[in-house]
Amino acid sequence: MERYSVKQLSRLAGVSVRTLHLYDQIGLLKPAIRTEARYRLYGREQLLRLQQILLYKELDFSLHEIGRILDKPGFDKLKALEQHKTALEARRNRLSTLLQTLDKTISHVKNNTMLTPEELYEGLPKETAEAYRNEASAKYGADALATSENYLRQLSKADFAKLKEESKEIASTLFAMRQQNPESEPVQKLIARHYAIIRQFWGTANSADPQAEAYEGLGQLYVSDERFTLVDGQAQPEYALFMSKAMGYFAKNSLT
Amino acid sequence: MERYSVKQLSRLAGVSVRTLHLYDQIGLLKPAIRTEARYRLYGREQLLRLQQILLYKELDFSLHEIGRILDKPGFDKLKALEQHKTALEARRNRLSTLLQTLDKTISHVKNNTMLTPEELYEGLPKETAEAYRNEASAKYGADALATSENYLRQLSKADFAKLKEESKEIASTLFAMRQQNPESEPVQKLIARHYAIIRQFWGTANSADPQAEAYEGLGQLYVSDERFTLVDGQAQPEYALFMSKAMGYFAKNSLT
DNA sequence: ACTTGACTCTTACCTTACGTCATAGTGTAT
DNA sequence: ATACACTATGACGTAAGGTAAGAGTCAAGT
Repeated sequence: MERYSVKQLSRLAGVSVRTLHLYDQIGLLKPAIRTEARYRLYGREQLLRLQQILLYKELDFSLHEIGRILDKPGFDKLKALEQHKTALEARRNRLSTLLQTLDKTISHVKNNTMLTPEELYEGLPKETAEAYRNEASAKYGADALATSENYLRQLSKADFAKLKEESKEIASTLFAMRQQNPESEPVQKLIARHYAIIRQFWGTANSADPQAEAYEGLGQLYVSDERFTLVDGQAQPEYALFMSKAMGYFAKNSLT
Repeated sequence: MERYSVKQLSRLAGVSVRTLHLYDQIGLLKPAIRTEARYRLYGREQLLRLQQILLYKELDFSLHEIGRILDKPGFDKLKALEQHKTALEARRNRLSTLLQTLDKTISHVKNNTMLTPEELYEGLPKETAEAYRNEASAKYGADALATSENYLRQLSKADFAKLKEESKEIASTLFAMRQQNPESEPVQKLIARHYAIIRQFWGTANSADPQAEAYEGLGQLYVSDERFTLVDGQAQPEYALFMSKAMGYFAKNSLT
């Protein structure tokens, strides 16, 4: 009569000793006998039952269900199997749509993101772009600038285009308005709008809250820079400076 | 400025209040402010973040991972997504093979099982079968007989055929031996063998252990019945009686 | 006989993402 | 003032074990 210790049985069946302890505890697989020292000893019969258990576990039944299936023969075995099948099918379907979503998300991220640094400043002569970057870097720190640029680069192209569009529009409106009165209400509103836009793209990614202080600072930034210019009645692509400054500012104020 | 209470936000996002409590607790989604009575109030920003959280949860990330992803933008977001994709694919594949196994198991059970009551007693005239069933029923109770019949019916056809074969053979050998000496050693051995066979088909399904007592009772059963007959030197299909009696006995002794 | 190393026992706390109370305080409409 | 809906905190429970602590056991080598 073969007797297996917990370790031996665990090796034979490929489960952990703890698992055998657990199965004993919940009455799913009791040892054939216990020695005087309460060592568990299993026989061939228990090995067979364990293999049955593992089969059903493979089929993803819960231990509770396995117990019920194994302890009353026949009857609802088929029903249980079929019930379980529909459950598994539901899970597989969910997984499939999940994977589709994931694929879409990935390809979205992959194709629409990671603009090259050049794309970030497209439309500007290289030297001009460099000059702006240096200025922003000096003002807000290289880290802040890098952070903001990295953030911008991982926007989707569509989002970036939208951001550019809105920034351009605001810059041009702002320019027009500054001619009149920098403190005027509409200017404040515009700033608020741009703030909201940037926040939106900046997203919920940053837990730090810039709050009113940053908001105010942003207003200062807008009205104090002389270079919101129009050429031939059109806003120049100063949005690059605009954005690098604004984003730099945000980055700085968001970094604890 | 919209402010949402826990309940309102929970309805908006389709999660439970407890979930919001939890997310607050683990720092995944903090309310915008707390009232004096420590009521949580959320803003639009928190709603957006919650929706992001739910997106990633949909993609089956753990809350911990979601926190990491949301709290540092960009960077390894893509890597995380792709890693996760392979993980999900592995799971889907496992599910698929699992479903195949299940299908096979089900069709096996379906096609090879559930003999009709007639098949159980095939080869016997109806009246004879009825007479045997009545006898067994009277002796062991209708419940016990039903249990044993139900058990038999869910055996695979192959298994049932094997069981029939072995029972027939043993019945015939037993008959031959009873001519000589009922108490002889070989008879005991035969009984033991049949006991083992029945146990095997009865399987590990029954946790109750009939033990030595039942074993002895089975021996009595065999030697005390007069009807193990041979016709033309062949064992008659008395296995039906044989089995209904034996299984009835088992069922009775296994039912606590 | 003694020690070492490999096992084994029980007990109990940890994990995920919440569900489900229990108890107590709060807000509001009648 | 009271009823009713809402909220907060704390605690325990879930599934299937992992991990560890503290203590006992077994066989082999010295």
